[in-house]
Amino acid sequence: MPTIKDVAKHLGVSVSTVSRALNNHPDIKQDTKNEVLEAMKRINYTPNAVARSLISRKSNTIGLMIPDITDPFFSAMAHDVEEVLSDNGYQVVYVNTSRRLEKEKRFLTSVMERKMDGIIVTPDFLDEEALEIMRRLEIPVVFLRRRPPQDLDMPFVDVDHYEGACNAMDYLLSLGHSRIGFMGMPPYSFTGQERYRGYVDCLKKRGLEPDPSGIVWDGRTIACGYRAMGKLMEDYPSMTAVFAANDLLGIGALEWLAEHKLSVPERMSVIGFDNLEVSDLHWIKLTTVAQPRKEMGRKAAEVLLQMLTENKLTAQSILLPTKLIIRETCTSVIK
Amino acid sequence: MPTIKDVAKHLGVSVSTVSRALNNHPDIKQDTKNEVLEAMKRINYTPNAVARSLISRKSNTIGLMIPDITDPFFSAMAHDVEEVLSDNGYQVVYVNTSRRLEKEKRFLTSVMERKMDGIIVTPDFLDEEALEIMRRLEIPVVFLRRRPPQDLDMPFVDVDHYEGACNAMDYLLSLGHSRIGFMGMPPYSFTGQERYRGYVDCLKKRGLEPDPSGIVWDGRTIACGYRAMGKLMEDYPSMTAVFAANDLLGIGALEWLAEHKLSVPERMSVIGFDNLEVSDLHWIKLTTVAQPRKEMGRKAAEVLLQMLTENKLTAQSILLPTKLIIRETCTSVIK
DNA sequence: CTGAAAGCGCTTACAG
DNA sequence: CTGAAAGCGCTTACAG
Repeated sequence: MPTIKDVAKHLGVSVSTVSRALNNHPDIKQDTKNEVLEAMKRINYTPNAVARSLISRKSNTIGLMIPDITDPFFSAMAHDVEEVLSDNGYQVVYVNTSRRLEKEKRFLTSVMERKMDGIIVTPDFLDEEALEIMRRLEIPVVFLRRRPPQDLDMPFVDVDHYEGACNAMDYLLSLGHSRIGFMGMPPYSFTGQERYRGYVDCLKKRGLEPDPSGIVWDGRTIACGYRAMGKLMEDYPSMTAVFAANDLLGIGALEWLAEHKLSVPERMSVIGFDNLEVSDLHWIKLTTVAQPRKEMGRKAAEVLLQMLTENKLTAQSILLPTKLIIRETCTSVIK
Repeated sequence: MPTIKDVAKHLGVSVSTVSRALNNHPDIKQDTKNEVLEAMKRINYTPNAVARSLISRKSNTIGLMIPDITDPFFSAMAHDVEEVLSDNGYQVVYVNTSRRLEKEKRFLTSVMERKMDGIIVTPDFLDEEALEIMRRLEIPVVFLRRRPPQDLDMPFVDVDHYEGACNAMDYLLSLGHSRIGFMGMPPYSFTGQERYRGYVDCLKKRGLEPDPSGIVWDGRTIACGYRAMGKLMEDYPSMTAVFAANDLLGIGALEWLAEHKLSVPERMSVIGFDNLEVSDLHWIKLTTVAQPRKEMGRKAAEVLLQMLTENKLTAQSILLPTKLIIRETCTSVIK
């Protein structure tokens, strides 16, 4: 691989001159610059970004830490993050944590060592050691779908899960339902907690007390929703509607109901959260709450870019609005 | 940020000694090594991977070029690629090309400049210039779901699309169907071509001539399948079965059939290709051909790793077998 | 086992 | 406008 030195020798100029041509430095004659550029082409010179990084202290790489790229949410966000970042000359290093603390820490360590310029993170388990690394990072950090810990003044970008849950609940309530079940994601899930908070608050706001037998916490998959629906029908048979904390759970519920010949929405209204592609399928048409996934990725990247150009370690957080998507799985309660 | 020099000064030893401690070099007394390691902790020293890369000519970075991370196939592969690579100390830089040549080239250039150690690529449009860069790369390259150009002796990892299509067709044929329609993906799609080849060959093998009015090329989405089904029913009404080149198309077909009250599989058998999660949904139960997606990513990473450790620029390609998944959308033709 | 020195491929004051 | 020199943070022969 030819280096800047080879180019210089080839032309009988100094490396400084070659470097100046490479970097569009003003202090160089147009003619020499052209000659250098041509010589580079001729001998197939490619600048070594590693050497440049060492000196400039800029690696032009951004780290992206997500739980699971296989989750349509994160892949949608990863898509837009990459798009806006690469359009701005950055490359993105991505890591699936698989929701494992060990992997989160490995990522953060790598961020330090590799001198990444900034990161976008969706951590699940940051412990004290991980936080300590984050504090020492000295680069822009934006939290995606997670809140930064109290003592870290870092921005986040997320959807307003609480408000979204309230939209869903208010809709159900407006339809006359009062015995509404809830299917939650695993208890440690931040988004799950927020949606649950919306469920409880909306009920209370109307003077209704959430019935513990109408609440089930399981996983986040279709199979979980299926199981949960069975359990709810057993424990809370008077229920007329169910709020599933995500679409997958809602679809599992729909499946259980279809198999048990309980008509939707006549016998049971079902509302989800996420607006997955599948939810719009002809056979499903799940009423749900949509989140602007791609926009979330885009915004996260933009906030990071802004911090990078303004050379700041903090910025305004963004809470994006959700949108109720009314399809065919909810109806007013039969009087 | 403290450097190796700070550690050395702090301890009154030379930087060589510090470096040796850092790299588990044998030529160092255990005691000094411990002291150095402790000092590093004390002053929060983190090695600078950029500087190390410059000298070692290893960036420990692998590039991953895919068309669209949002496609469940690529996200599944990206997941496993990251998993095996990161377990081996590599970080992965990923790029969505969005099937644009310009982005493919930008990626390749970046690979050169950033001195990546190897790449896994799924290109759609490599032109001469792009190929020229690949030839000069001098690092291991593995093609994922694509074939390398003739003159590049590089390995690929893929599923045997042709064989998969034959499985699907043979199944339909064994069920007694002879008027079988075909829904293809965009004509430039390599995988689409291979599946089409299987469709044609299997028909011919049985002495059947593919009927041009039974073949439609559109896009790769549900909406395309919906449209395609309408067109097929118009142009080739005697058709009793349809082979959709991917599940999304198959699902679109199913949707059209459901809306037009044509029963599946009695009136029309439908078979897909891909085995997406949705295809197993209670309402869909699409018979299809499964591809081992995650395994594909894993294998691609393993082949790359092998080339890296053996220091070779080529390796054995891998063609993974598909599997026919029989569900509920195909039946034998009514005599 | 330890240290001084050269060098990886660049950039950037500093002189001229 | 151009070049010589120092230096980014490391590693690695080479001496001792």
